[in-house]
Amino acid sequence: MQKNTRGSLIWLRLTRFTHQSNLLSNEFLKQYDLTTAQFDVLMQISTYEPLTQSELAEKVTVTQGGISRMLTRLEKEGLIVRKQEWKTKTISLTDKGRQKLDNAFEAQLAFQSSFFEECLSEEEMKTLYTLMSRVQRNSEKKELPNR
Amino acid sequence: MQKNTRGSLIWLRLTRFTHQSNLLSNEFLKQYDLTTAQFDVLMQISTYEPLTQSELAEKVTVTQGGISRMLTRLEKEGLIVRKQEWKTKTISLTDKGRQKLDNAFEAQLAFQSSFFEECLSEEEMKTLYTLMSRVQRNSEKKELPNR
DNA sequence: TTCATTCATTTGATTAGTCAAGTGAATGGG
DNA sequence: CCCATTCACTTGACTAATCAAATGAATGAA
Repeated sequence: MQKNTRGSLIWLRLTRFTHQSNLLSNEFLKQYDLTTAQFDVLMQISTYEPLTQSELAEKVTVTQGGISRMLTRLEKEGLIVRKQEWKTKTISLTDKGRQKLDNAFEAQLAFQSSFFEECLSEEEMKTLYTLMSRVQRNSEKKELPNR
Repeated sequence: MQKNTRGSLIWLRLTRFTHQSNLLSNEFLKQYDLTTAQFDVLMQISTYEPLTQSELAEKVTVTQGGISRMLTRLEKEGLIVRKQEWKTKTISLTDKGRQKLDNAFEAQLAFQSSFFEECLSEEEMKTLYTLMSRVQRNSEKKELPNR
């Protein structure tokens, strides 16, 4: 028993870090009255707007259902609008949403960066980015069943 | 606008990978009638049992409330038992739980490892592990408010 | 024209987590 | 000896996701 592979140890570090940094990030974004998930979605909308729900779901790698619920919450807060257009719904930021994102943007990026900058050199960050890009792309090409 | 830092790009890769590999892992564990979170918890219990809920919560970096709910589900499935002892509850695996874990253990570890082995060399995996250990430890020492 | 198909989105049931307030047993100071 | 505190755990309200089934609008063949 108890024969952990190197891969499984990496996997554990990754999940623990992601979980922890998510909590800290939520804590940090409280001052802007946003959550990490909301920030992520608003970022994608701001970059690609106008776009449909399905396109957005693809970008943030969440299911159709997930994005539907998330947008319902964001719409209730008045940060985005959905316009029925043909049979699809087109999503864009409201002024309020854009402003909220602008407020948080720089601080949040700096916050995210600090996790790495505090303990890695420029060179090491470059290496980590290269390795994780490979790993992430590899995971993406493994198809999920439905979708 | 749109001035992404290297740190924020790493962060994005990490979260996307973790999310994707979690989905794939859930898919994979379906054959054993387990989820990734359940596997994680059962692993920790099997390694450290008998232990209290608070100790377990610490190990899997989840709140007291979170572990309480999770254990309620696992107990309902008959995979673990909670024994009231003094004022704490001691957790251990049932035979059914131990067997389920044993069934899945090797396959799941191999599955997790494959994400990395498929696209990195031995050397690169070693590097990735070192870097992520540093990053993860760094994130852990940033205190969350309550707790 | 109408009815079946397709496509985008929504919704119900569930898992998994958070925070914060609540509960209940054991302990310790006045 | 009793009452307040502490400790371990639970619970209510919520966010965020999943899958799968339902809905609803536009299209196209009979």
